[in-house]
Amino acid sequence: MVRRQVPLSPRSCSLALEFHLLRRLRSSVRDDTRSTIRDVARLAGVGTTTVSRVINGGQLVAPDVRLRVEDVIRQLRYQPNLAARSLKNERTRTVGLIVPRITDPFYATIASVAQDICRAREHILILSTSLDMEEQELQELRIFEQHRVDGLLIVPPKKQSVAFQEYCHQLRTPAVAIDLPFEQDGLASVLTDNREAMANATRHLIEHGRKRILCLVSDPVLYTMRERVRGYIEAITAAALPLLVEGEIHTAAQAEQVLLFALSAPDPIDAVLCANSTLVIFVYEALQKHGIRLPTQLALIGFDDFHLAGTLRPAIANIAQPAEEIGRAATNLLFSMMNDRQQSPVHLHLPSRLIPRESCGCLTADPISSGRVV
Amino acid sequence: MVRRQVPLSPRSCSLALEFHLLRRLRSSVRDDTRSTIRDVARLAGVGTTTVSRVINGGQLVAPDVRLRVEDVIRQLRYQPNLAARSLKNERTRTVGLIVPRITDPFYATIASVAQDICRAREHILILSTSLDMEEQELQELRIFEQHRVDGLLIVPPKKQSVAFQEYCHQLRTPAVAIDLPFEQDGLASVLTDNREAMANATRHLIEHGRKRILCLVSDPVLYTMRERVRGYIEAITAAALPLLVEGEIHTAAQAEQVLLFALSAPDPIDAVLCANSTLVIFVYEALQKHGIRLPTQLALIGFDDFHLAGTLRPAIANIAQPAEEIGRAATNLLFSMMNDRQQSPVHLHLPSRLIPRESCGCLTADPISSGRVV
DNA sequence: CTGTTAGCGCATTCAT
DNA sequence: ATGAATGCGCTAACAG
Repeated sequence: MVRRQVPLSPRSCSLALEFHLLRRLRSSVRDDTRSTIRDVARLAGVGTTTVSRVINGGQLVAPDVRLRVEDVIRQLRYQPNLAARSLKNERTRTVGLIVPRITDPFYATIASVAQDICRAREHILILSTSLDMEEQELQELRIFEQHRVDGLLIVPPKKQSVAFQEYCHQLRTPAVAIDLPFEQDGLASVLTDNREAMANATRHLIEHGRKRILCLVSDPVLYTMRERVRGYIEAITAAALPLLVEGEIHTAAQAEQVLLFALSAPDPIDAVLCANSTLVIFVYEALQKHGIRLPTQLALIGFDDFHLAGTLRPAIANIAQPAEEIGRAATNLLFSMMNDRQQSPVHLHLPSRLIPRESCGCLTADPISSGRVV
Repeated sequence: MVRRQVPLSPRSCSLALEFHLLRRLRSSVRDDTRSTIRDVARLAGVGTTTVSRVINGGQLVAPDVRLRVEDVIRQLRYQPNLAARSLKNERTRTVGLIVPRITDPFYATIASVAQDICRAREHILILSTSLDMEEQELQELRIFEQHRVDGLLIVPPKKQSVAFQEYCHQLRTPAVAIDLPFEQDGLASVLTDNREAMANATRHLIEHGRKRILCLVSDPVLYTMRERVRGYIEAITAAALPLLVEGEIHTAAQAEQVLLFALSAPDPIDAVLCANSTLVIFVYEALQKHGIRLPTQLALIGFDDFHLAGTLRPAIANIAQPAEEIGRAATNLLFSMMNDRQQSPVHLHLPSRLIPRESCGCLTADPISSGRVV
């Protein structure tokens, strides 16, 4: 069944023989080496092109030949070597993702969605984490470039140096920034509309009749935090209420102190808005500790919903970021950029959703667990 | 500075010229193409071998030449193409990870640790999710093989068909199973010691004087669940107490019903042990709803610690799986297997840790948030 | 319809 | 110390 090839010259003859021998040796002595397209071709008595055609859709191949080749492929458990294919195609079918931490549910959700879309498009997802350190992020970017990933999904570091921005700017790979923009840059991005989300939450509290609303922030320098505070200020100003912002709250003790002070003032606060989920837990624990009742004495809303926020009693109202939508939009955008390299950078701002629960004054019984299945 | 190469034959001459022209064209018309080792060589006036040497450690190269080459590399922003390197080396410096869901904190932690170790060893981590479906897992495995990953870290599907086991068995890539073993197989694995963990928790309740301890399970068929129940039975039997196991609890309603029944029996239970974290939340909510006091009326311990377990009042005692240790052990084991392909399969059972909190009868005040920083 | 062949970018022998 | 030549596995011209 194997057609003999007529050697064209002594040289190619000896080479072919050597090669043949080597292969035979390999496959008999150890099964460590994988079979190649040539092994398949030889065993099926066809040329490599034909095998290649069979692998890639099987058009233009006689049905009987195709069957024979497919048979050999199964026999040999032949798997095409994607590295070789990449080398030829200049496409690796690979997407790189950089997040600060994969253990953060927000980023995990994004990674999950990204992976789903990649799979559907027959790409693989390379995961890496930066711990929000610019240096590490740069290094990962370099490695991704060496791997020639076809696209990049990255959460930029919270503080971006000029060097970093320059590096991103001259990136040859299509890239989409997630959660934070590339500062002052023409690179695509998909973000939560932090400002609008916070303004909404503020208005919600105002509608509940709250007049003195305290806004608690960890690091006011960060882009996300700045935006959130902007939203708060916007809504408060529009309602002609007093601005009460407290920044640089990093520990439970600080939160507790600020809270007690603001509550014992001659004109005490009647609501608290936290710019992230750690803060809201600090506040919640402090209130619990001092027996301050939610929502009668104080209303409370946090940023970033978390598991069990609805299980706690009283349940905590939160602004839920649209993590899935962000992941989906970013990944789809990335693929469209990969297909059309010239398109101008898109910037998406996706809306958040306020989840009212007991703590904000909405007396929604929160039947979180009913219907859930293990 | 560029040394002329003397063409050896008309043929190679025309080829070299063509090539040269092509390159020139590319780099002038569009900067889409990346520079190769040959561009660097030409610009530095050296051979590709020398460049290659400079890239890989720079030994055996004259210092001045090295500097010159390094300079050109920077100028051109040359990045070695790892696909090409893989083709030559037969190693991709790539590790594949398959987990059911990356949004599960347990798996996210494992992924995080795995990624750290990979980075340290100059490998990249390819992430994929199986949703615990065998078919999907098989497909991912096939893709990983095509990418020629150097090693595989996988959480096998909960139910493994014979076909799946065979496939894994003949895998040419070193692989470590996480969380679940490959059934009846010689493949390496790193697992929580579920049996021991559950036995410990049971003994803990017994030491607290509990006599009628109910064990709640979701799907008793699954390996992990079986092991946990075994641990419970072991400890209960050793103490000559009554075995009270209830399986197939999948919803909050079922949990509630079972609980109320067991509490209103003539000989009511005085403790509940849940075989997973969803169950413990079901139970917790049911108890809350019916005003049953923890831990006076009933003691409660769950399996798998979760964020906020210590923040709830009363705080929930849990068995904490050593997720980080599992990830670390599995990844390190994998790398050692990658370096020594012949070593016989290792099976590691890592101990869990019981985190006593109010719900089990230990009146530990749980200062979870003190000292934490945003 | 099918086979031959030339690279893709790199590391590596083997000369020098 | 350095370079020319070769081939890793695959795809795509280009012939037949």
